[in-house]
Amino acid sequence: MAAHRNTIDTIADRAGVSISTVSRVMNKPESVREEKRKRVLMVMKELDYSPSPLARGLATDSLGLIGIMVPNITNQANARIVYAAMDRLEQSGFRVLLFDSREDFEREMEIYRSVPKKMMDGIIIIFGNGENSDYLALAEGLPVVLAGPPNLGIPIDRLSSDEPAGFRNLVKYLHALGHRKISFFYGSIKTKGGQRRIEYFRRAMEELNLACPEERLIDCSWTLEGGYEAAGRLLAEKDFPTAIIGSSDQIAIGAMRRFLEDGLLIPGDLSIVGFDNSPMARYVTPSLTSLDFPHGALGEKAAELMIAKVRHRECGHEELVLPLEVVIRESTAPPSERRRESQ
Amino acid sequence: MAAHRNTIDTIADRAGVSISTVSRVMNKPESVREEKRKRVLMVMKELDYSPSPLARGLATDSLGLIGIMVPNITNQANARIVYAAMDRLEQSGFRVLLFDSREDFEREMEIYRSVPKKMMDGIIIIFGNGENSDYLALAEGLPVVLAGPPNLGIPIDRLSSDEPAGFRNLVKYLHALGHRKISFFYGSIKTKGGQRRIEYFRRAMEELNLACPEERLIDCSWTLEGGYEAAGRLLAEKDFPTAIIGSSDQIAIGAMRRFLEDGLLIPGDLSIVGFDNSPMARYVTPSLTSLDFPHGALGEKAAELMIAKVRHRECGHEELVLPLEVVIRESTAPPSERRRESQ
DNA sequence: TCTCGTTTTGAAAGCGCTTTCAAAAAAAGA
DNA sequence: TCTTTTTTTGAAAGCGCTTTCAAAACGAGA
Repeated sequence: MAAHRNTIDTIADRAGVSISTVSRVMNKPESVREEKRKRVLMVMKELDYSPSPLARGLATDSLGLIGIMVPNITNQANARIVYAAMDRLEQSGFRVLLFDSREDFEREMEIYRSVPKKMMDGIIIIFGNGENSDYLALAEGLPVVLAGPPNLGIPIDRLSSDEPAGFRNLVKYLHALGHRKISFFYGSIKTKGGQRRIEYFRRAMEELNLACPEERLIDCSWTLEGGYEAAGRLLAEKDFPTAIIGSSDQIAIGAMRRFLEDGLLIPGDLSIVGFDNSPMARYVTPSLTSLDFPHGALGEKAAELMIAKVRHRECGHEELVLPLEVVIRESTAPPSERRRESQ
Repeated sequence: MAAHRNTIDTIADRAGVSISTVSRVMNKPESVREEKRKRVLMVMKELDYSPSPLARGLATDSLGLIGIMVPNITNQANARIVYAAMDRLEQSGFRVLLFDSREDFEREMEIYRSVPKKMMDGIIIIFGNGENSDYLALAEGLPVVLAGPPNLGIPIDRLSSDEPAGFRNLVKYLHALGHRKISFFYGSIKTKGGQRRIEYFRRAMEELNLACPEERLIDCSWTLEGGYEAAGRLLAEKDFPTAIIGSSDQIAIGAMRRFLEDGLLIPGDLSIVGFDNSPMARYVTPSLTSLDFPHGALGEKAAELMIAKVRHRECGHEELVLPLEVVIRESTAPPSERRRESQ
């Protein structure tokens, strides 16, 4: 069957009006006399007509698509942001074009290069790993919203979480429990996120006059496996910390598993905190103290900024910073006297 | 800056040829004499020209976009499939339009209704929750690939995992360990997946002559929280099982946490198995025995079917079934004599 | 009933590309 | 050198919509 696609002409014919009128019924209904409008609407319903987004897009220079770039959609933190953003975008009639850089910076850039800008009305970049200049260049041809990293001093709409404060609170909390030796599994040094957080962590430690020697800063990939593997390396060290912070819950949970396998008691022998407060954090054993990251809010806000931008074609750039809060669970406690030395 | 967008005319002018020639250089380069071709290519490079996908789409009736529908992108199982599918699609030059039904059947249908079919070249539906007739109707206007549920007897490309065999193996494994009372947290009865798996589980139990009374079939939402909550309900029952199967790792892990909180030993008092073999399964404690679901293969295969379909405009329908394998970890063991009654 | 100011309508010109068709150019054959 | 065949090219007609502009229809005031 599939009666050959109806076009605006079909509708115009059947309704006995011109295509301009049909077009108006769709776009500025109040400018069409009621009688005709109803007639056109009827025909449209009857023929189950829906206008070609391509033709409309070509004429209006807008397809109603918003791109979303993520480092890795299988990472739940990414997915939660996308989920929230999509919801908001959909409400405003936009569809989502998803791009995944697979945590590869080159690939991210290659995508910006290869995807025709006209294909989307704008792009939301989540945890982008490029330079400010890259995004600035991109933003010349396309509305851009940067979500995740702060990207300071760049005239582009962007929003981030207050990581400096988050780390300050986290370290303060551990300090209050009595911890002095704290290791930080910062993620990968190859990522902007990893580099940045090392700084924030360092500063937070300094503020409390806590030592932060190099060996307390541990590189690992942003995965369960990465945390697990890095924990193994740490176990070989002599100067063992009393607490560790993971740059994501994944890293923390991976590490926790490794320590548990080694017979350590958590939080007895070692306190662990994560970052993200992913749903899983509540359900692992021991449950994981974590820094709550407002994924939903971030996605929603990013979508809103984008919608405003696309709608009003405004060029002003907003900057939003969302708070991070410590969520205390079972994986943290005061350090016990019985330390690892006892083995 | 952003010099006003270059069009094919600009290129034609600057290269001193007609737009037809420019078009040919892009689409059938071998039909253009080398000299001109090079000249055009040069100009294109110089002006950093890229053709409007919209105009091209309008003319060729194809935008190069493939839709992917998922129930919930924050569910890692979904995300892994999308990740794999995207990779494959990208290799063939397609982009991905993501749709999320938010586990709402009505919403899923609404999306099919509202998104103009011309907007994409085809759609891959992952764990769709509609009726065969719904998909059949959809497939009239658009290439469709169904991935996840078997959707038997429907002339649409589809692929699924061999759930009947998976459950058979799983139950056989538990039976071999000595388990007789097995509860199944099947997910939500409102979902096709839940309904279907009840059947498979029942059949697997029957084959081993194991009783499968109603109270062993437990409804829960497909989340960590769902498993946790359902486990709480189960704890109130008298006839406690010696093993439980979760319809997803999430459910299993949520349930496990609840049992652990109640002081049960796992696998001592209760064996638990999940479904999916998500990355997390290895890292929870105790690590989770699970049925390995080939998310990557599923996504990749789905993408391949779609690509073939779109390319050759073929109407034949393929059906692929992927195997599920039991991955044994720490959460399962023979039932101990010391049972819950001992409390 | 006739103007004049409004509102409503349709014709036509794009939007930027592909593709057909016939003409022009090049190559091959005589 | 002159045909004939083959290859390469450009003009023009879409693809399905929006939008401008001017004409047509309408309603109000005189």
